[in-house]
Amino acid sequence: MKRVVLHIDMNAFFASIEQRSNPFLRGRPVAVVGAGKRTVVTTASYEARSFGVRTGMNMREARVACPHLVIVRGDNRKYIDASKRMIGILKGFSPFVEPYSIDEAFVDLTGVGPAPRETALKVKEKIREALGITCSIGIGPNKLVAKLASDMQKPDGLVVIEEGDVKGVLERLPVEGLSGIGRRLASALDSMGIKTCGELSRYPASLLRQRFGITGERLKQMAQGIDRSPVSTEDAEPKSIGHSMTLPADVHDRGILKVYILRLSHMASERARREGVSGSRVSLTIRYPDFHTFGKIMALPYPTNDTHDVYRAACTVLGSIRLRCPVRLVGVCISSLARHKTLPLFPSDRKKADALEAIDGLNRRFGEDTVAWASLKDGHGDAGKGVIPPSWRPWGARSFDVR
DNA sequence: TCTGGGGTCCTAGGACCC
DNA sequence: TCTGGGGTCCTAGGACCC
Repeated sequence: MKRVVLHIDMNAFFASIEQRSNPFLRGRPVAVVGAGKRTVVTTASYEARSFGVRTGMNMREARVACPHLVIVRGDNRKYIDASKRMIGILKGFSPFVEPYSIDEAFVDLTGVGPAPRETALKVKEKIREALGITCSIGIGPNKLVAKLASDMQKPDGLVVIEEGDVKGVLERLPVEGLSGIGRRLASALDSMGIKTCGELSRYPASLLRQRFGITGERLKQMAQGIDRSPVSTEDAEPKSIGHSMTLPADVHDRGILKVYILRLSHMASERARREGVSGSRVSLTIRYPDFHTFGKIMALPYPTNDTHDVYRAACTVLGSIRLRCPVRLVGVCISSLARHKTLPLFPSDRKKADALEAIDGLNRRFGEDTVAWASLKDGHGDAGKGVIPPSWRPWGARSFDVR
């Protein structure tokens, strides 16, 4: 049967949501930015884009491009909520929905209902009604082509690429127009005299294979518009869970670094516990002011999702690194995850696990950080002690916004 | 007031085992 | 004296995506 795949891409998602929920922002150039001091533009509204504001710009660049830019600090919960509603709407059209990112999804319409274009129009209408924002939809014989199609008309687009038109569309498309070919691959291909997908599709497979290995074969297929990957409805098991943060200022002091590492360990392991997974590797990422970034991994003797275990491992890794200068960013990641839920061997461990579960429960109910490790609150002073027993604070704590 | 944060996948060398 | 080869795990790093 002829495959029909939709790709839905929300337009300027975060910025649109903000404009939707705050009338003042409508029609104005808006940039949604991250929380930290040293942040960048996460999403620019179309008004802002017309001034040249782009994702990834720092605040200075963005303001130079557009002096009357309205800057909004992002609120992830709002976006996650909207994303869930979007997925819910899509599931009303087909059981085969694959969330691809917070603002994108694939829908397999093969054998489902009538003309795909009409279905797509209905999807757009429903999303506009429910969320008050627009999206671009691409339709193609597979995910690769559908994604390409959704990219061709923004905002509020609808592009159908029929099987028979795929070759024609790809012939002149620059290779980097395909999802999966980034800057590096594009420039490597360019150095081989390949600029368009048409050229890539005719290039000898053996030479591509020689140059790029397994990726080379995939490249040729992509350039021909071939993609057999299924629209996957299964929630993929996470492979890693981690957090990183650019520090407000560069830090050389290991004690201060450890306070951040504790916070990041807590965030990552809390999520792992919520997911019901444990990891047997912990990695630490360091970025220097010159942006040189590297990581070090440590294998653990057993899988864990215990904050203290993760923190200790991350500190051990830190101990093995000779810092050549202050640190700009630090990250903690738990990987080699398994659902495998082992019962703690010793009663004392069981108590600790129970306590962690109770803390997580309270935090979920009353807001993040209702109960947290004391040294997270102490500013930078007392990091050396490691984890201090959880300290109670009334659930109203969040409204003080201690952070 | 220079450059965020969350991921996945692939490669490649060395250790280690049989 | 000669000097093999397959397989897996571990770690580091980079490309790419949103």
